[in-house]
Amino acid sequence: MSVAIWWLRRDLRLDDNPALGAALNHGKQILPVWILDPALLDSPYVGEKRLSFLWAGLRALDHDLRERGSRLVVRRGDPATELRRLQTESGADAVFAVEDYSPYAYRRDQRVRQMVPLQVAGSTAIHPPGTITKQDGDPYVVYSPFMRSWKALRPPEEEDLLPAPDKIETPVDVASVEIPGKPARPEDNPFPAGPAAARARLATFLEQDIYQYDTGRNQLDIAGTSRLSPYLRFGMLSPRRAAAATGRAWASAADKQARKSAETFLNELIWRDFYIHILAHFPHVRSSSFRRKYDDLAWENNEDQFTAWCTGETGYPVVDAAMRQLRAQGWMHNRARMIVASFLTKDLLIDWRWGERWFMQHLVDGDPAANNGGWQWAAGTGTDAAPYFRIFNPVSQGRKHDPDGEFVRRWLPELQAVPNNFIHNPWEMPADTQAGAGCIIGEDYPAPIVDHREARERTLSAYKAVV
DNA sequence: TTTTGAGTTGTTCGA
DNA sequence: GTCGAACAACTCAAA
Repeated sequence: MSVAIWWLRRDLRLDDNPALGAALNHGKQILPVWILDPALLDSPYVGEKRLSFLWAGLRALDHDLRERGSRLVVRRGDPATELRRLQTESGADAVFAVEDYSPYAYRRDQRVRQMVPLQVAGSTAIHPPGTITKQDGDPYVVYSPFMRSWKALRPPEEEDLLPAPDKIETPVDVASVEIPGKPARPEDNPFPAGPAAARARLATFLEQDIYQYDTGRNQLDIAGTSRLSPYLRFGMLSPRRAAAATGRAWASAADKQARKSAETFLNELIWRDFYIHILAHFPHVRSSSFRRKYDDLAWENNEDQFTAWCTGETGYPVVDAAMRQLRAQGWMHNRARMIVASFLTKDLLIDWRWGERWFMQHLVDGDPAANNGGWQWAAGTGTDAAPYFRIFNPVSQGRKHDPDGEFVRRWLPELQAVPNNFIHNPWEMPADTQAGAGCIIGEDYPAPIVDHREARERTLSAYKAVV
């Protein structure tokens, strides 16, 4: 009787799982395995919120497996060594996994291949790296032509998706350790983990928000974004399912505006693929600027200002509200990510890598490819980056995307009674208005740590100096 | 090889 | 208040 190991990494689901599908085709029995890899768990790019989401996701998956007569085997140690042991213990003759492309994942899988017969099946991307290239075979480094090329391929449709198997037969006598962490109370977590929760979130998004996404996604004060990123991060949702569902929404959109919104959301999924491809083809972006000349940029890197940014005490309400939400919930609105990233790199002139690391430590959805791409875009150091003179003004961004200050007040209670016309620039309140609002600048809420106009000029010179 | 058109998300200034 | 231009040149992708 042949046994196949299904090694889970970023594909925590039973439906539309190409590695599970390949394992089922290969073997009569399947051994689903998660390996607690110390090299990842001890990384400075990992944070507690993402880990507890992962543990909850593993519990949910184990539950789904048990309903089908199987279970999740969890081991701790070096993946190559553990897989070799598991192979001996179970008599498996093949290991299947969904391909993953970060530089670490690539090196790890190379080592694993020397120990066990590892076969990759499917991808964390909708269209995997290598499938979308320029006519000369080189990878794209500009989004728009990449996107056009992506759309020229046949998109995944719901009929293409693999169904979850009804039964999975699993060898009984293989040792497992406990899934770490405690079962979280649902009210503690803004993102309930697991494939069922992921599918529910997708269904909710498809009911309405996707048809208003074009405008709704930019409003900080409403929940207009998909909030699917944590699920896509761990593969609790199949990215192909997300794309297929978006295609269906596009086809059934009621009007032009709704169709445009579905299209805009599809573009976000394509951005996700784009940055997966960039990291796979240009692994140096993990530690350097995509455009090397920006490694010479004269960052200020003031540690006190970095701390103020991290803790949400810069004196710019929209920045501080977003940073406090990040620490509290492990999530931030996409628009807010751009605002705080622009502020860190362009107003404080702090190295984008510091921000990238902080995001990875706190985001539930923290993903090496997307996070790196987003930071390099904001810093102007990346592929297809924002021009360096595009510097967000935190006051006008606040007014535009949080006009009534609802988002700001939710996270900065000290600004509760500040009138709307000062909610994004409270330091300009006259003394009696400050007293009336119970918000003395410099006491109840910090004065701005930099003057935006001066900071902007300083940054323009620093970027111009890079040749 | 050369040429051409284009390039996510913004801000500021002056008419 | 609104509008268009400037911001800066460079690189990419394809014809």
